[in-house]
Amino acid sequence: MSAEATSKSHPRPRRTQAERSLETRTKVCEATLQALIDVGYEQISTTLIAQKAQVSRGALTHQFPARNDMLVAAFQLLVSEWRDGYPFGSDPEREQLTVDELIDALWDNIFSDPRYIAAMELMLAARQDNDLGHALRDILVTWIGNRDKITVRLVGGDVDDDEAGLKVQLHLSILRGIAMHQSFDSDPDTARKLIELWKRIARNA
Amino acid sequence: MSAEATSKSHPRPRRTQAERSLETRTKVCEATLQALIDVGYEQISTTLIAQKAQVSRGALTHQFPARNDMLVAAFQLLVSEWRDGYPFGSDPEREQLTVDELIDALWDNIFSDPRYIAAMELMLAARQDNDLGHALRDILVTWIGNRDKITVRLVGGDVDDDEAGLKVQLHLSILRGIAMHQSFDSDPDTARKLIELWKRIARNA
DNA sequence: GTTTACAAACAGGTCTACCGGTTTTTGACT
DNA sequence: AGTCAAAAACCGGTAGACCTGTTTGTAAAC
Repeated sequence: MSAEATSKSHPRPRRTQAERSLETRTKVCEATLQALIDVGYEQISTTLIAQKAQVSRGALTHQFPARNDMLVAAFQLLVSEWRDGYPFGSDPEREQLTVDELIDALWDNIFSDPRYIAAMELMLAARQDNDLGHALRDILVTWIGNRDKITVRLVGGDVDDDEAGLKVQLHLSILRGIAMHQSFDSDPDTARKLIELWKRIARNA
Repeated sequence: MSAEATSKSHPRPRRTQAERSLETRTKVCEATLQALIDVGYEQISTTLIAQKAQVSRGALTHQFPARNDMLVAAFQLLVSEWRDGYPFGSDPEREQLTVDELIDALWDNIFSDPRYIAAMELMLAARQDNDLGHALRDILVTWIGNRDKITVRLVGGDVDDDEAGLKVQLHLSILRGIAMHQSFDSDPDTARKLIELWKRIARNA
């Protein structure tokens, strides 16, 4: 009887080292993002994350020697998901979007995500921590630049036109501001109303 | 020879208890806001604030029994300054502002202030701390509602018109988003350009 | 003389980085 | 195939630093 047949008594599928590492790293990163949403940055500790991730603290500290390494990796994971999913085209063949569609896509897929607020909290908290701050900013710029170019093209603008780039920045700033508003405000409809109002104004501009 | 004449040897102006309390409370609050800007929320401790405020830790803990009391008082001070200064009329007799003037006034006096980002960080960090979060939100709503009404009147809108209120919210959301953008972005001109772009769009809406 | 503000030291708890020991995987060699 | 040493992943405990809330004592104001 071979070993893999006795999975009940020996639940050890013999994974490679890379698989083992990846699994704990992924579990830790996801737990970190969730904890950022659930309990906030201040409460995050390596002990807590290890518990939430169902991982021993030793495994965590092995994969992430310093606490900041863990936070950076979690942020990296989040940004990667945004990057890989962008521009969220249910119709990938379409190369153009109306402004309305762009706004909705950005809001539904990024800015309304509680993880966006979590990322904001992390960015703000890391603002003064030079090591952590630099690491997070580096991760961000690697995709922000690309995202902006894609977005300009998506709405039919010229990539070399500063004005078009600025308009995209304005869209993003507005959604960012509304997302922040939503995180403080109790009324869940306000955000939607603000977006509709902005769409109406943007259409005539 | 009276006591106040010997100020060199006895530097004690004999202040009242209220004056003594107020001075340490003010020093602590201002040091807290500055520390929020300089080192960030995470690094704030009663010990650090006492040092920065040139106040003994005993004095601090006497005035603010719990650490959160200190943070709440600092936030209160900041919001009070915003409230008392609003709407920043260099011409107080004018009861109407153009949209351009309103945007500039809000940006110059609130959103471009580094303390605004500090307040954001504090609000986000307090999101999950129910006691602190409630206290901060209570302070905020006591002036937000009033501010919005004043602002609607200021641009000639009807206070009972939901649409007018929503427009004000949109203005604030945009400025909020730009302020956040500025805190991450290295280019200091972008914020100004975005505001000018928004003014142009808002004028035609 | 009593109350208030200030001062400093203490106790209890938590967190991080590190460390020695254990299990699992790997790859080279027979 | 099977063996076995080295490497990688994992585990739990500890030391040292920090921070908060409290407490005991002193000075100033009332």
